[in-house]
Amino acid sequence: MSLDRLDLKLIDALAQAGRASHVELAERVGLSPTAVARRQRTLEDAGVIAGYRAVLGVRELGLAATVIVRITLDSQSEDALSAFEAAIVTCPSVVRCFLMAGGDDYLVIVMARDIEDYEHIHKSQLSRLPHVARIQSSFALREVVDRPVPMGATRLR
Amino acid sequence: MSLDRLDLKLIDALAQAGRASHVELAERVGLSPTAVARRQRTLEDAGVIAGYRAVLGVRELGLAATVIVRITLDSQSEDALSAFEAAIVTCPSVVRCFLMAGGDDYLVIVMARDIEDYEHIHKSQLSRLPHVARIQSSFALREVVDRPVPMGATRLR
DNA sequence: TATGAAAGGCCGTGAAC
DNA sequence: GTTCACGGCCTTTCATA
Repeated sequence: MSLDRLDLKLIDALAQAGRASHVELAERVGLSPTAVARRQRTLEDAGVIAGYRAVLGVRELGLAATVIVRITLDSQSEDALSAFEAAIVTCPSVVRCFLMAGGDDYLVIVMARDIEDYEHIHKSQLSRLPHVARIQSSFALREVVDRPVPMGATRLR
Repeated sequence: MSLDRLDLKLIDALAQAGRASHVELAERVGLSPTAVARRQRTLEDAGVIAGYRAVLGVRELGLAATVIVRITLDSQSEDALSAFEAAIVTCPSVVRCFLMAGGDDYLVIVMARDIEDYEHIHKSQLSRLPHVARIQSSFALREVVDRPVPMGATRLR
C-alpha cells in the first residue's frame, strides 16, 4: 500500500488523538470528513492502523515500577522457544517481550506496583516459565520518552 | 481516586478498543451510555486515562527493525543527565527511553526501517548525544508480547 | 451521589456528482 | 474529493432511588 502525504498526516493525527472525531481530523488534515473516514477505513483494512488504545496513567493506576528483565533460556531449540513464548504471553504483568538476536535471550518489560510486588511477580510468574536458565532484573527509575511510533513516521516513504 | 469494578471494566474496554462508541462500551460494561460517558470523563480528568492512540502496524509502515540500545554516559552529574535527556527527546527514531537504576545508563528503544537505516540513525542521532561514553545495540528478532498495560489491571486495587 | 430516560444537536455514513 | 441528506450517536437536562 502506498501512502501519500495526507495519509501520513492522518496517521500522525490518530497516533496523537486516537479518539478524535472525523470532523476534527478533517480540520487537521485539510480534507472533508467523508474523505477522512474513507482513508481511515482503508488504512485500518490494510493494517497500517492496527487498532486503538486508551493510554493509561501508570502512576494513577498504582503501577510505579517498570522493570527491564533479561531472560536467558537453557536451550536454543525451536521447541524451547515455542514453549517459553506460549507461556510468557499468559503472564499478566508482562507488557512487552522481544526475542533478541545474538544469543537466545528475551528482553521483557514488566510493570509492577512496587519492588515488593515485583518480587512476587518474579517468583510466581517469571521463574516458573519453561526453559529459563537466568533472569536479570534492572529497575527503571524514570521514563524519559514514550512514543507510539517514531516522530519521523511522516517521512517514512 | 478510588476505582470500582465498573471503572476497571471500562478502562479495560478502552484499553482494547480505544475508539469504541459509548453505546458499545455501555454494553460491555453493563451500564447506560450516559453513565459510561460520565465515568469516562471522570477518569480522563483524573489522569487515569491519559489519552488515546492509534496502534500502528510497524510492518506495514516499513519499520521492520526494533533495536534495544544501552547507552552509558561519561558522567553521573545532574547536568549531564539533563543534557542527555533534553537531547534524546528530540531524536525522531527513539520511541522509548528509560533511565535505569544501578549505574548511569539508559535503555533506549529505537525503531528503524532496517539495519542499514539503523546504522544511519546510530551515526546521525545516537552518537551525537551529549555525554555518551558507550553505545551497545541489540537487535530484536521478533516481538512476542505488546500490551498497553498489565493484563491484571482489573485487579489492581 | 450516581443512575437512567428523553430531547436536541452534532457526527458518522452512504449516494450522487 | 466534495456535497448533501438521513440515521444514529453524543450530550445535556431532569427525575429518581
